[in-house]
Amino acid sequence: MGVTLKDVAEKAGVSRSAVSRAFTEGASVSEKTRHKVMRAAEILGYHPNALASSLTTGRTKLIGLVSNNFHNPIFLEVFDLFTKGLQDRGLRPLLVNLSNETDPENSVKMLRQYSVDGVIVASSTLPASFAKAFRDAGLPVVHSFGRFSSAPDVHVVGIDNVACGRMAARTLVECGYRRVGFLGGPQSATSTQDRLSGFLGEMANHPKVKTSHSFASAYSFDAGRDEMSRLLASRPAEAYFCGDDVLSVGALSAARMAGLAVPDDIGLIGLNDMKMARWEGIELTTIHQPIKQIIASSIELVTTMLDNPARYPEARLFPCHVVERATLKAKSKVAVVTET
Amino acid sequence: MGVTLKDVAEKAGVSRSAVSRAFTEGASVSEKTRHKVMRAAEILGYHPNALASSLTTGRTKLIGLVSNNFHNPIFLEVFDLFTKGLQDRGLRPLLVNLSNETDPENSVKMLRQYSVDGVIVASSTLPASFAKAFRDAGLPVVHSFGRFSSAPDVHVVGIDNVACGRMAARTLVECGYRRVGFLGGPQSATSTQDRLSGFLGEMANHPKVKTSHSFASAYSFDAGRDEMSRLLASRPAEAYFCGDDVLSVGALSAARMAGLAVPDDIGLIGLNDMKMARWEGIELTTIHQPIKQIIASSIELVTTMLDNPARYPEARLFPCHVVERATLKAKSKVAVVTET
DNA sequence: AATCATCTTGCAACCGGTTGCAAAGGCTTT
DNA sequence: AAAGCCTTTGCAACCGGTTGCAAGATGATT
Repeated sequence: MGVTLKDVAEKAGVSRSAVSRAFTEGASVSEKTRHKVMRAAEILGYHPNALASSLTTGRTKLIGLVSNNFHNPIFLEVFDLFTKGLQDRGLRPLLVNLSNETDPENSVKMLRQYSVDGVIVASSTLPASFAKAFRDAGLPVVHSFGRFSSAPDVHVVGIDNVACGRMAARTLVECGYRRVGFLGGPQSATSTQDRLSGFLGEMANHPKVKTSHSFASAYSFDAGRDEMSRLLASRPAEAYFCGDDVLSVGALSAARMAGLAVPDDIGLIGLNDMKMARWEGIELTTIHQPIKQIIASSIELVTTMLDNPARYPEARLFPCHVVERATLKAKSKVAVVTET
Repeated sequence: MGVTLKDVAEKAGVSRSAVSRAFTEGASVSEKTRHKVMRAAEILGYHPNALASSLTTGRTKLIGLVSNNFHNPIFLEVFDLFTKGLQDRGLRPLLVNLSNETDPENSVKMLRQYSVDGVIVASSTLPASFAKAFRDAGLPVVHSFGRFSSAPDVHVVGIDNVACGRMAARTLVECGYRRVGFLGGPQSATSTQDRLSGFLGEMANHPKVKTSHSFASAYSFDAGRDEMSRLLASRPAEAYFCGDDVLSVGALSAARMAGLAVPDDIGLIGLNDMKMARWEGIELTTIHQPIKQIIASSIELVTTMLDNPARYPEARLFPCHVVERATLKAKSKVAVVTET
């Protein structure tokens, strides 16, 4: 247990520095000693201790991966892509589960204690103050899926939720619906707020179309189903823009339980384009969020910040587009009149 | 950036040891100096460096969380429970994504480099050799959801998949089906093999019931749908035990696409009882796997191993039970004759 | 053969902590 | 006031590595 540098040095008959250098890319060692060292290391089963070396180099290659969405299937894809992407670059994700946490302080303290090289906050519901708290603690941070407008001092990679709200509104209008609704996620989530504001902003251009909105208690199936059931009890709209896909599936279920046909009796459009949206029996019309690109870009950004922690903050936004499936009526051929 | 022990010691006018002891539970320090130290630390914004201290204490509080199931929704729950549970005990999950990896060597090397205190392998598809590789490297390891019988030298927490296979078979027989099938997950997964062997073992007691089996290419919706479609093309069985819930949902979808009613035309029983199994429109009859208990127990086991790494290996098995929902016919009142 | 430039190498200090040990301090007892 | 005991404290060595520096080795040049 625990073969150290010293052991290898003795075995190979060289100094400890020589061993250290042999294991360091680009260090000044002759081919001969490197060979001697490697052979000794091989025999003893030596592996350098990454934590000990981090002490002097100041690099742990640890990246804090902070999230609070452990109930939305889309985040399984997110974790898969993040962990793979980080691993491919030799970085190690230290997972932090922020469910129930309202105060970033503890996580900041913990991530500092472990000297993570950087932090990725992966959440569309956490307020910008979380990412900011990490930055204030001197940690390079990228907020993936975060709100871009209100936090110009922290790197953000994601989508323009306001634009998505507008896009959803426009799509519903184009499909000819005359009474539309926004069935949002939790009202406290920045993504909900932005999607709503875009939605209402666009609908303001279509005063003839009746617009309503309400919120589900979470981005989850149950919350979507419950809120849709509530809406169906009184006079519902003809079509809804749901806060996200999992909410949409819940709403879809509620509609069918109530004996309504989708999209004939009620239309639905989601947001995310999670894998499940393609399933037969769901076939959700939704706004595609390019999560692969968002995650790749987040990782790229965090790695460049390792070399340049003070990098001037930027927002990276990726375009979304509507994926037409089977929960919205076909677009009417009649041109939509936009009153501006 | 980087307030150290020394800074605090100078500020407080004490030795470095005093500061170290002030931050160590149960160390010998007077109330007076502890107070001085804490005030100085507060002012300077000092937090001890966990990695540096791990160098002498030999404890990092890092736990490798190794998995390869990043496509099965059940694993979102699994990650949620593991990360929360570990955090609650002051441990930090270092996530390792093993998708595509066939050789444990790299992960072993990496986890050793980061001096993790322990490893949890969370997978029902990885062969026992993975967990064993970690153990051979001297790392305390628990294999959650692993096969228990073939690896008596590694801690395993999970269920008896053979017994579950039997339970599923018995349930199908009790429901009066006369032609039953096993629609398994990937044939290479130990869980698939065990469930199949239990299934066939039990069916051997019911020679009048025709039994067949085949495998899906993965534990995923698409794989379940594809395999069920294939089965439906020729003469399918009356009911299937599917490898797990996500596979079942895929199979359910395929059945409906083919115009078959569930459970009237075809019966299905899954395994896991994932959240989605309860959704309206799915309401899957399934075998409940107590993942909360399995995970709590795994964490408990790994923490005790921190103090006693050589602890004699044990297998912890949790009972499963059938949850009747809507994808299987009601049990026939006629007693089932078991020929033994 | 002497000079010089370039590579290698080991020494020793350092990264940020912990801990055994012995000395110092505090308190009670006689 | 001296003796005895327990608690608190600082020194110094150590955990497993890295790195600036100067000395030694190597090879090219004249």
